[in-house]
Amino acid sequence: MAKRTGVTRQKAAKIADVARLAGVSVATVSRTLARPEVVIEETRTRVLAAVRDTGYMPNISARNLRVRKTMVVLVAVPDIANPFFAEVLQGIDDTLSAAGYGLIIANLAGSPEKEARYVDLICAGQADGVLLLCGHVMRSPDRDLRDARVPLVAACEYIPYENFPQVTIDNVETAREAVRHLVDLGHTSIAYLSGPNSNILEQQRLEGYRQALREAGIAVDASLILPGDFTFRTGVEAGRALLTLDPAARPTALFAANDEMAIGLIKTVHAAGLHVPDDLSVVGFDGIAYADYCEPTLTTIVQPRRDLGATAAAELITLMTTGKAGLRKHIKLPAKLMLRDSTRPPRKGPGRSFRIARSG
Amino acid sequence: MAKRTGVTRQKAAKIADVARLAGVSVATVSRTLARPEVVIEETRTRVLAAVRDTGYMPNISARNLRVRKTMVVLVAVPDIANPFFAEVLQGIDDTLSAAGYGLIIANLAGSPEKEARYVDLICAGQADGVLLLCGHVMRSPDRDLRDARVPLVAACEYIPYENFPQVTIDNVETAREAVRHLVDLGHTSIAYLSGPNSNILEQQRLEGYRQALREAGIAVDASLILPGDFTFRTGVEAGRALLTLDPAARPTALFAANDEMAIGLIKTVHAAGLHVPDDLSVVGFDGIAYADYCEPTLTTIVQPRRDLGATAAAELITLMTTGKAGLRKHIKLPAKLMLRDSTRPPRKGPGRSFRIARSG
DNA sequence: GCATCGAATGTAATCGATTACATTTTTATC
DNA sequence: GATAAAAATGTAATCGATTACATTCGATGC
Repeated sequence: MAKRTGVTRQKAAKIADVARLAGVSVATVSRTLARPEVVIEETRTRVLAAVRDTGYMPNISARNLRVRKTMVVLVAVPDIANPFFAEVLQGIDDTLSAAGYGLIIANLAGSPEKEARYVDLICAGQADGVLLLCGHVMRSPDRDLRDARVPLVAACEYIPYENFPQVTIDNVETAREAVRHLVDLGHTSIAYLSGPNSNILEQQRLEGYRQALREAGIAVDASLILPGDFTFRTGVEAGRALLTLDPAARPTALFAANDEMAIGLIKTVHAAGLHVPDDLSVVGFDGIAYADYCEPTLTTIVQPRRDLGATAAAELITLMTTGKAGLRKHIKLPAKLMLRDSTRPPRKGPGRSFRIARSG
Repeated sequence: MAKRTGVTRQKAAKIADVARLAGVSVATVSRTLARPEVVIEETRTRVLAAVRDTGYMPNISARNLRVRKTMVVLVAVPDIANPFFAEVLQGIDDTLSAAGYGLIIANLAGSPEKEARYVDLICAGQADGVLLLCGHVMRSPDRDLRDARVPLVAACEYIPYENFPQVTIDNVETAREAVRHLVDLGHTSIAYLSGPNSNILEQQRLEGYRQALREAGIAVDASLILPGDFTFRTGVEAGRALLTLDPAARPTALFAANDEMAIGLIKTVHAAGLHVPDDLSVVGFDGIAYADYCEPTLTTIVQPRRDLGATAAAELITLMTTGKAGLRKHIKLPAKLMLRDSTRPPRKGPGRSFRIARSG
């Protein structure tokens, strides 16, 4: 007797069983299910009854093999535990599953082996389309996703290729708006807490920061650009760096390239007695849920995460079904500045004693 | 001309192309790829060269059809945007993708339609196994997952069926430990901020709370059990409720059924001038990332999220490959109490003036 | 030198659906 | 009522792999 390598399953009904029970051909069963209007009423009821009685469900592998489709989309995510991507995924899931597509989540997790495995999967025709939330086109040692004959759409992070379909926010413009908010409040000494230099989003947000200062006639002071890498930890470090500055030279406001760093920084300066927003206004970027829970609540740029995912998914669907991208290759979605409690006008004058009177 | 419903793809190489190029039969190609040791050296190199030249990758649908496997596992998640599940998913992904399985994420999102769609998908044989992170066995109007002839494993939430393979933490015991920590610090008036009554995890945590009090000889005071539903918002409400109490009757400590509520509560009482931990000690449950960022950092029960996922995935793999579950049907993983800054002994005496001296 | 055996490879059935084409049945038209 | 056209259904090819079984070939033993 052969070695059992799998679970014994009772045999599932196949289309031939249904056909036999209904007294029709397999073609008729298939047609009844796919286009009920082409069979006459009487046949249809007989077939549907047989389907119910047998509990028949079409075998997807067989169908896929025949129609050369899989009805699944692979989504490449840099880090599934990052709540930002989780919300983008929600939007993707809404759109895709409503259109009948399944979702394979490729959690890259910084592992080239995983990435390669998924590239092979895609090249093997296991997915009808790919959504890239990572900032690069996936690769395996011997294959590049672009020659996989599968539609690709990127979201959230820029992919620096000509005419690559993608949907993002306008990072430069939005960062500019964030800094302009601080300028409008009257701040003139505005620091920037950066992301990792190599990151394209970071570069764009920095550019927005620069533009806003330039427009306001404020010189960019390199010593006010603090290094960070998007993590809470580097926010804490930047906070410490800020505290070592001579109070007179200390900026009255700061724009952080993301919320996590902003929150780390606020926590650190608070512990040292520097108050946000009285002594320092802070604007974040992303709009993570926690920005609304922390103390004080964080003024930040809220990215339309769900919408980014949904729009990218919709774009991919048109690409998969028509083969043509929409009119705009690069769709930019609006992000909005959410005003909360971490920003306020600077105190008049240099000293602590000049606190502006306020209620509460 | 027929309407084009899909993208034109250049034809991918199939096994017959490889066979032709290598001058062998398709069987030999298949064997070379599956069990290289059965073909002689010379054939093997010829075939492998042909595979490389053609860029051949086996068509997965065809293979699945033939071997009656899909090599994908479906994971049912109540809410993909919840960071708790995101980390569990990481553990699942690590284990499953290392074993060569793909992952379909079913984001239930409280939608019965979605749930039904996924149940149908599974019943159609689209997955080799299912991991349930939701607290129930999935259903569609006419199908129950248990008659889908597919191995199921649950994780995180209890499924109240006999002998259902699942891996969770011991909620009763762990909640008891959390409350015992407060007791050990000297608290005798300990409140409980609950989850939704119908939730089984909530029931277990409440039971742990009760046990710990009983062991300490403290009577359970129903007025100290505050209603909540696991959201930040109800934490805020519970905080307000606490503030309305007569200071003399106010508990000196509180155990929250999850971190989000604990954080909402702390934020609220802080705003009203009540200090954590000086005036109120707080213990949370779950160990979300933010528990370590907030002010003060939160003493909490840290669930081994990755491990929960990885263990459940491993269990499912044995189930899928051998058809037999491991020895223990219900695996309980240890969760540990993480001591941080939100707990401390109560002040001696009733008044504010009796503050215990402390360093820092 | 011939039978036997085993290794290597080939031939063709098979998985379960879809669908082009063929056939039968119904309806419409004169 | 005959005939054409349209509608409904059936037959069988097809998708691309795996693998049981058949075949070939060379080595070994006597």
